[in-house]
Amino acid sequence: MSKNSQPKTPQAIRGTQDIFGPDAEAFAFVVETFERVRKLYRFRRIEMPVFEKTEVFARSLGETTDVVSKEMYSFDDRGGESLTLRPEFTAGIARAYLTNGWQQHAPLKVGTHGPLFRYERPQKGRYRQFHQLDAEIIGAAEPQADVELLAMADQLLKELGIEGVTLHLNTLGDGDSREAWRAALIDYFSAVKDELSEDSQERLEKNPLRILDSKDRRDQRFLADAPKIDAFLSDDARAFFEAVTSGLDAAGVQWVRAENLVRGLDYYRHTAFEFIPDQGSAAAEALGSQSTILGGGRYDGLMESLGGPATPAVGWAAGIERLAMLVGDRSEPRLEAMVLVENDAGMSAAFQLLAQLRAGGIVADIMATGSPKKRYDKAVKQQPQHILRVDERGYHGISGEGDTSRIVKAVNAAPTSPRT
RNA sequence: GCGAUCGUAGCUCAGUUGGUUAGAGCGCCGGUUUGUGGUACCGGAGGUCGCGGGUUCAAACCCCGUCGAUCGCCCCA
Repeated sequence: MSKNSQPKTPQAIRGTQDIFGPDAEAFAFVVETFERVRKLYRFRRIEMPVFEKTEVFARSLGETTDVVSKEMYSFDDRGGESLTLRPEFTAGIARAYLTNGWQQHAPLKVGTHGPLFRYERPQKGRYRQFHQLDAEIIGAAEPQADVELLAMADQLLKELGIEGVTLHLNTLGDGDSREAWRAALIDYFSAVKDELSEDSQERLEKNPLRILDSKDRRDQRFLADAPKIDAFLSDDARAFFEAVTSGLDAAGVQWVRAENLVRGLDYYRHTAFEFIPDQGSAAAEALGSQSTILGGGRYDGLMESLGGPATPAVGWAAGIERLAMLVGDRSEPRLEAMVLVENDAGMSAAFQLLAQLRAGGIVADIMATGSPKKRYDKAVKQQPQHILRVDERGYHGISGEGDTSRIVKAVNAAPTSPRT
């Protein structure tokens, strides 16, 4: 077949990743560490659908949020129903909690991880198919739940070896506190509307809280004097936040108050938090402008937006890609034994030897391609700890440095033991 | 959705004011040498210069479009 009659190779979808090698090892390390820590805190594993009815996200996240209004992968299925690839975990978990009657398990601690989808401009640490870890405590109104959830996040980051990252903590108050604060912010910023950035003039209509974390200098000079949530907190909301902070102190979780930290999605109440790299840290350098590696908060209003009973809950999500960028190089498992087949007549002996090694828990591979004279060089390039030579006479020797006892033990279990 | 930079071999990259048959290193395949923990040398395969159009006697190079990547804005984890 001539070359130009071959079909063109399709390209990968924009914003998707084919992860391989050290990057894939780092990704796996993040997930494995999360799974280990999850069990320490007795969060139960759940597996969730990758798609839901569109309304699950539209109703819970808020119709006007960017995620819903322009970032969702939505489509009609063959039955004409509008479905959406999940842009986040929380809404789907809330739906599952309601439709499966998981109230019987409340308070329910769950964790999961997997791919999410948002139609965004790809950038460092931001993809259209991305992956998150997720942890939620549903049906727990007490501030202890917030503390436990944050302690888990803090331990996770420590066990990943990530340093130079600090918990930024805020409260949005209860529903009434939040609304009063929001109204005060609108008043305050409306008075200087013409001096705000174009983006913030738009935020004033759609999401005034977001003006508080604007990076634009034109906005920032108004932030110091902007109304603070503390002035609008009810006594209960203030007591709740104090219980969270004192609990964190007792648990040894470092945190800083971030009065301007808000959440983008409508369903958040009370506790809001993000783990953010410290200014000038290696972590901040590695992440570029996508700086939040783990974020979340309390979402006491979410269940009602899905037609369920009022159900308090708190949760967080963390970007696996962003965490993987911070955990450093993760090498693939060390090759302990390379079986060098010196000529093709030794192939059967090689397979037998390999089977014995692997059954004995030895990381082993085979080198049997290319000219016999080059095989040794190619084997060496794989940097095995030991090279086991095989030819038509069978296994006949091992070379390499360090302890060979495990390998010898595995080999001696073979029907044909080495001559030496 | 907006802006900037960039697309040359499997990888990392050269390629002069536009000028013969587009190069190097690494990797891959083979040979010679070496002869058992990363030898040296020789040779080979591999590119419609992202894709499409335009300017020109002549385009990897200039212009337009498009797709993609990267980095910001926005959004968010």
